[in-house]
Amino acid sequence: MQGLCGWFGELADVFLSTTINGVDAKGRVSVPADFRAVVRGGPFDGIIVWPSFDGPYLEGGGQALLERYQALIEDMDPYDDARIAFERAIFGAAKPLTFDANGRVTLPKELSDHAGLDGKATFVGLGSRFEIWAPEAFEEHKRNAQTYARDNKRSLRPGARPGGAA
Amino acid sequence: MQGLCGWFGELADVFLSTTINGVDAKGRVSVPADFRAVVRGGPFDGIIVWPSFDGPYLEGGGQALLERYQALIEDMDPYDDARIAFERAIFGAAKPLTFDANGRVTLPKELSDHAGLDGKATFVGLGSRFEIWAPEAFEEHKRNAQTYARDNKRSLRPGARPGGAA
DNA sequence: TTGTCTCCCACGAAATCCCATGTTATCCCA
DNA sequence: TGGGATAACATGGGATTTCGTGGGAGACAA
Repeated sequence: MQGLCGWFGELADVFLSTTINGVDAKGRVSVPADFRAVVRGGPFDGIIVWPSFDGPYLEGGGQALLERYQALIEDMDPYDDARIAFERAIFGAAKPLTFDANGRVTLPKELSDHAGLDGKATFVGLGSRFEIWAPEAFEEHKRNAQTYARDNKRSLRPGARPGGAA
Repeated sequence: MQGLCGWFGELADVFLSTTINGVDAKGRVSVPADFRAVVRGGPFDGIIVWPSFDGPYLEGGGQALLERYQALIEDMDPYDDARIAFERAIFGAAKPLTFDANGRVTLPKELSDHAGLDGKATFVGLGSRFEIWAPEAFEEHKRNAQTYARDNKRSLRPGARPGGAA
């Protein structure tokens, strides 16, 4: 089959679909079982989460994602302003959150504040990474994304790529 | 697996024809046996389905289809708005549905709602992917599609391809 | 001691698996 | 070519397991 450009291998390695879970008074939230399965087997039994610098939501992934970002950043010029910004925004703010026995993590106040979480959290799988939103904020954003996707669907055509059937 | 950079080689590798199957009270629906044969052998024993952002129906395929979309999306600029929109519209809404022992999948309420399914579902094979419609909605859509195809038949370039079926 | 954090156990709901049955399509043989 | 036997498919219901959630006990720091 095709070379699959190295990012994704098996379906089990991909974050997919959207789930809403509760955040209790202690700040605990169940990570969807499907997501846990993605990071299972890695050296770190948990997820890594940081505030997005693009909006009121959190970004996260497994250890593999962080390593990939690290590789990308190290390709940049050591004194590039963007590099320093990325390092601070991602590595500086990222929190490793370990699973408890039931697959939950405890979100630090700093993170739940950034996303405006209040009782509920929406996990959104995006392939190699995922996002955590306040449900209302995500609904708002989802509508925009759907509209945008519909209006720009032509850019998804296999134009430049010599694809092949399957 | 299949080289097949032409259109379709093996008939077994494409989703073909239209089937109407029942959706029971638990949301279970039999995936047509022909469709199951297409994805059989892959690492993931099931299909991947997401709501179309283009209308009240579902799109689906095997893991190969999802990987094709991944490849297309990853060719886009990492901070392109369209890319983010596609990621959220497709990956965020895609559900992996595994077959049970009888070749059925359980459609989450979210998906059957989007397609307006009520007791029956129409599977429409479209080569590398398929669609799931409410039967009435599909009949309506089919009429429009036939009209459109007749009016635009010239854009289907025959090329020098040896004809397949039909 | 007091507050905070982590770990552990228990419960209800929901998704998943398993077995059974009617029907249809296919194959074989007369 | 026709009829019967066989296998494949779609469907229904019940049992089991997993998952998400809540509360409480113990450890560590202030």
